Amino acid sequence: MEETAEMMNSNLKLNSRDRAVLMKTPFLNGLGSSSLVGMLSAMSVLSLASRTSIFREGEKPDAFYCVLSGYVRLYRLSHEGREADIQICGPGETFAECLLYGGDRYAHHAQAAENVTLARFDMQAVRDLADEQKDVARAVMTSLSRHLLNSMDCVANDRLFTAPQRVANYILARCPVDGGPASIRLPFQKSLLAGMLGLAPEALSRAFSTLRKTGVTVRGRAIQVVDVAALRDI
Amino acid sequence: MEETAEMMNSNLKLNSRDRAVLMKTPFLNGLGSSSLVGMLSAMSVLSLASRTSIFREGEKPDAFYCVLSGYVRLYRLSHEGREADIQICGPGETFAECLLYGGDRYAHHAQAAENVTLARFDMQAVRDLADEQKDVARAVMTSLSRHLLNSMDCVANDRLFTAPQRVANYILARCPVDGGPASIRLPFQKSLLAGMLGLAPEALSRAFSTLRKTGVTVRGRAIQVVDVAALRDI
DNA sequence: CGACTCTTTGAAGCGCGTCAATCGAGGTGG
DNA sequence: CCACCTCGATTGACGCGCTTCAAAGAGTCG
Repeated sequence: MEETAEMMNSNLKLNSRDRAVLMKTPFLNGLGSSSLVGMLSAMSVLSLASRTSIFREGEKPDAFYCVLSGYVRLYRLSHEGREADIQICGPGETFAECLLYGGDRYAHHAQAAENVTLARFDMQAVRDLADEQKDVARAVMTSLSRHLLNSMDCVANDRLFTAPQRVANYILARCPVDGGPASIRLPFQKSLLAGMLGLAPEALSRAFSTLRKTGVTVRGRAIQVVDVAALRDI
Repeated sequence: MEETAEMMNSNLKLNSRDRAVLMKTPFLNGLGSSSLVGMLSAMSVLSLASRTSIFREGEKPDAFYCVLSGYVRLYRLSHEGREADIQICGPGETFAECLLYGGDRYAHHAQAAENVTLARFDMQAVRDLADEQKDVARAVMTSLSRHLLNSMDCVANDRLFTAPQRVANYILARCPVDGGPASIRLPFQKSLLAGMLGLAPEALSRAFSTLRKTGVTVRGRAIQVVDVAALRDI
């Protein structure tokens, strides 16, 4: 919790790391300078402590967000209070931008899964910008397309693969190499990964221990893979 | 199979029913007349027999589609050959339009689940149109947004609800009334509904028989609900 | 050291997939 | 018109995979 001091302030100016993340986003990276100015003036920065609610399902949407640091959890509740994660958003990822032209209510809850800093975009302002400048419209379309592909991927993964297979897929997707040994580090705690893969934390734990016999070693957030190629055969 | 003769022909002109479906699509319904002309000239109509492949995962995308009549199945294959449906597209629904600005390969297979007629849109032509005319860009954004919301809904449903609950949700979503008795008719065969809900056909069958004690009667494609309000409590 | 929180492990149960057999509806041909 | 064939839907039996609950282990901070 070394960020506690920063955490208390809202509407801070961007620090250089957050600024770099923001500019690499599909939303901003291809924009001309005038559009960029417009987007930045429709935007504000905010920092939230872990577990803070960002918006709730059913509320009127007035803004969408881009994660600058930390992770955000999008989830929905069942009638009995069980929660199911729909998506985990990390640095550079945008969420709720589908409401620019979609429904008139937030379709799920959003919560800070850690201490986070967010860029908040006013929806009406961005709609107006997109109406006037085509590079903004194009950025919106690119972001929506990526998002949609990810979401459909998620459905396919849930329906096709078992827990160990999904975990293997996750690891493989972040291994830089094609074969041989590799080691990666989880960017968040395991319970978040579990939700992201549509699993209970216990199921993730068991999936890891199943993968031990395929050469996967886990200690804390560090994951070691003996042979990436072997893992791909799962 | 009374449509066999029509089935053989490609690039037919639109009949009036298909034309009406097409115009109500988010893609075309808000367009100005010049954009509309552009879109129609980027489009061709084709009819396909049931089970015909429309495109395969991994192919280079050159077009996206809008269903005019019949149903289309989007699915992905596992390594062992099992298939999982990602989405079922009915009349008025568009698919693969996320590749306008998304990936450079089709992300899944598309197959005619029945005899279908489709509007085929040339991607590069639509990209060019969207670049020039903002109502086209807006139509693309609207379509993508809807699609994304549906897809996220699908993830949430899969993760939150059991088979009978998902079936109940499906029925409720197409019941015009809020309470009391209702009766609806499935627009396709049950195996398609099963895939749409992420179930094996047997599981759908069992879900229906579970719902019998909640006042749901099924005969063929006809579904009768004694009390819609009671069904909502599941 | 003790009080958290996160993770792991065990045990039990349920939901769903799979395989196989049966049933029913539609269509075909004798 | 009926026997037959095919395909979709149903039902039963079985097993696997995951959730749930409970408790213990591991890490982290005061």
